[in-house]
Amino acid sequence: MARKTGSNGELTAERVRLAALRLFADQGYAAVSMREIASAVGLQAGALYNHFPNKQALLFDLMEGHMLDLIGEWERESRRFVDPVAALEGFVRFHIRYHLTRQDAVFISYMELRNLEPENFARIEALRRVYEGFLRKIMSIGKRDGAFRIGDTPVAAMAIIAMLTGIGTWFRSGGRLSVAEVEEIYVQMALGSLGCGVARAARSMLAEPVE
Amino acid sequence: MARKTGSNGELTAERVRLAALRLFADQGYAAVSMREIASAVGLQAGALYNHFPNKQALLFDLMEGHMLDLIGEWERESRRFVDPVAALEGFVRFHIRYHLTRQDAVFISYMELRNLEPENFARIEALRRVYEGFLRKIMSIGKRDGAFRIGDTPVAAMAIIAMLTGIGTWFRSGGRLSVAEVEEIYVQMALGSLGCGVARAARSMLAEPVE
Amino acid sequence: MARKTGSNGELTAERVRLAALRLFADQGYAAVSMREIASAVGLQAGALYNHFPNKQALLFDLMEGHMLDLIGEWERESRRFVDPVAALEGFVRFHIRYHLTRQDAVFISYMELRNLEPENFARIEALRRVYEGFLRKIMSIGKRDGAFRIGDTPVAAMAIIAMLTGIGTWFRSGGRLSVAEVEEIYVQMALGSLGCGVARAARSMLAEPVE
Amino acid sequence: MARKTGSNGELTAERVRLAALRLFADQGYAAVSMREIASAVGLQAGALYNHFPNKQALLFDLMEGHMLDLIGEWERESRRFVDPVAALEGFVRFHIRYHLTRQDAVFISYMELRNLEPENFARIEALRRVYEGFLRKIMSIGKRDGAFRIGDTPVAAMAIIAMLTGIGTWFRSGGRLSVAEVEEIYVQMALGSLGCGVARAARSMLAEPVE
DNA sequence: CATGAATGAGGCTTCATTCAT
DNA sequence: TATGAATGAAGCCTCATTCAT
Repeated sequence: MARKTGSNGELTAERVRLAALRLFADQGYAAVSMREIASAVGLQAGALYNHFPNKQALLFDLMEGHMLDLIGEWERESRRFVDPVAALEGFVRFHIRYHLTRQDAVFISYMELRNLEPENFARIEALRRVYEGFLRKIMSIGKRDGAFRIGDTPVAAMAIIAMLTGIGTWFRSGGRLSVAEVEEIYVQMALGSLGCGVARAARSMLAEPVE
Repeated sequence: MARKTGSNGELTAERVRLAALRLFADQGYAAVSMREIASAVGLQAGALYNHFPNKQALLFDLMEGHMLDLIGEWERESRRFVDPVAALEGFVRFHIRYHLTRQDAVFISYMELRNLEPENFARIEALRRVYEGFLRKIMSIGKRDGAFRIGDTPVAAMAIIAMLTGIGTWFRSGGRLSVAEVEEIYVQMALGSLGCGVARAARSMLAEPVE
Repeated sequence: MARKTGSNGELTAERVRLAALRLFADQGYAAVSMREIASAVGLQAGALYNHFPNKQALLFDLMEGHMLDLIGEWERESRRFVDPVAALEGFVRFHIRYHLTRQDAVFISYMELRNLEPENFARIEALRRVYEGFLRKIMSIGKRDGAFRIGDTPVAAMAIIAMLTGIGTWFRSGGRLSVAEVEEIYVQMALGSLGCGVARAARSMLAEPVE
Repeated sequence: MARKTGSNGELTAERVRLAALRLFADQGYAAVSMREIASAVGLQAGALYNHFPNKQALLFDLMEGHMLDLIGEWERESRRFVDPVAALEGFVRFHIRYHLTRQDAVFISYMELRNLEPENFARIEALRRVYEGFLRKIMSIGKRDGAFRIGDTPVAAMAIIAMLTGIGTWFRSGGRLSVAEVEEIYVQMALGSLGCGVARAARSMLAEPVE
């Protein structure tokens, strides 16, 4: 009983986050009303303001949470890789897996950027740059080592991320391809786009779980 | 002179389209009011309804116009290519050039899909599939001819289009890279992603105006 | 050719009247737009203003026209009657017949009174009082002659007119009863309500075409 | 005390009903704006939507409430009557009294029928038929008993109701006649219209709670 | 923490009317 | 006379947010 109130508070906040995530992803931030979010959680609109100061803060909370999770997860995952080719492959697989299991959050993070107020926008952009930096780092090391042939590293990094993130547009789990198959295809394409042909790619695939 | 009035009508409609395009791209369909659009053209909101039956129709008009133009342009452009490698390169260059000169329309066409009513959505989606079909066709011919190594043609086509379209996210004319430089980078990456290495790519570049 | 223009003018005005009559009766004055009226006649809204200075004037034109016709018709018809009982019967039959053949105009004349501007309202009310005066006159003569037993002549006149006019609420031509049958019923009721029983009524019916 | 809030809600709804009733009766449903209604209650327009989902629902609420009250009242009142002549007289008196004390609701119920959406219209019409059925029942019993001479019962019922309801058109309390006097006049006329002459009428008048 | 009622702003759309052509 | 474009006002409704309870 003692902790019930406080406990319920964060629990409710989390349910609000989930409902908002789904609704924003489905209809867009601007098209979703606080009433809709509240009713999806079984509340009246006013009650939302006990958990989030306003609608914008709710959006920012979702986007920031997503970026922080994403960065944190990759930081943990990335420790496994030493070789840049393996790391790039690992990044591709990670990005695909992570994004396909959080399509709503990903979608929002790309679509609703413009609905962020300037300061919030800057903070999310900074996080995004951090994440993209991971890929750039891998690529520039691989380029230095002669593993990749890259015209312009920042551009190529954007190209690969766009390519990967675009999967969310069409992928439906239970569809023609499994996540694993999609990973295979994109690993090959990403490496190929960096001039890292079959032979090397194949080798690295075998090598991957190394170390 | 006889058609002065009618002429003014279409002229105004066109100015409305331009203003709406810019505003929708900047702030999003949902965030732009008819009043804003009207005032950008120097009209009262009500006057817009002499040219478009409602806000949705205006959005659809923009998106359909864009897709039809895009398809029409590529149909004209594509006649120049016979070899699939050259055609793919041509497609990449065309897509980049076309999209970078119409960033607003492109942006809207990707971002505002969900604000289309179901029937309008279906029509735009059909047009999009037509356009993507052009790339798929090139790729499957190249694959058949042994020029490309492709895991899954539809997926790879989506991957390349996502990669290319993503350019709009970061490219700013007058920035560090020219359109031509961007084209070079992406041609290389796209071909690479299809297992079509430098050598072949280089050759095909030289060969291009052929046939 | 010479008279085409002028002639067309009044012809168009008449078509506008007809369309407006029908639309006002169906949907109510406030719910009908000038555009609707115009389009029912195959014109643009602006063109209506060549024929009527504004919407209110169009309504007034219809109502005044109806009242003037009604009064004029009864003035012609009433010349046939001398005996007040016969006259009352004649009035009942006339009112029913006239109102059932102009249901739209009648309906408007009762329903749209409140949409008249004060001055127009006063003019229509004056005409209405003229018409009701015809009935009151008949009734007071009949009362004086001992043919009718009437508590309060003005009130009884309103009662009978309300009773008769109410027919428009439910009568549909082609329905269970013919106009003639309805007339019979109401003649009997109206006379009855004035204490003028069957016997007398029957006699007067036979007598009617009498001068 | 616990329900203070809820209580305020229904209280406000009732004040809205009253204001709307008066405004609709005065100017017509189509001519009254939600803002006007709100301001008559000292609210902003938006607040009305906490109590009624839309303008149409407000109209329907008023009309349905009126019909249900009317039916309920007559059901209670009608228990007093056994004899059809007395019942008819009772109905006339009841209808007049009830309608003259709720002129606004009555007026709306007749004038705004056409502003009801089809489904709402059907429900009000059904209630109206129930009420008219009461009179038809009285009349057909009286006809069977030989107390009334009636050409066509449904038509005669409509005629009497139209006659009675028309009173609202001209009656103003404080005018030349009192409600009681009006009742007297219409009882006589209604009975007369059913061939139930003075003698009988007089008798029943005496019998009733007269004098 | 949650509710229900309210605010004030604003959104899309329609309308009667005007006027140059 | 008729059109097509425009105005300016207004209408219904929704919304984010606040606050007393």
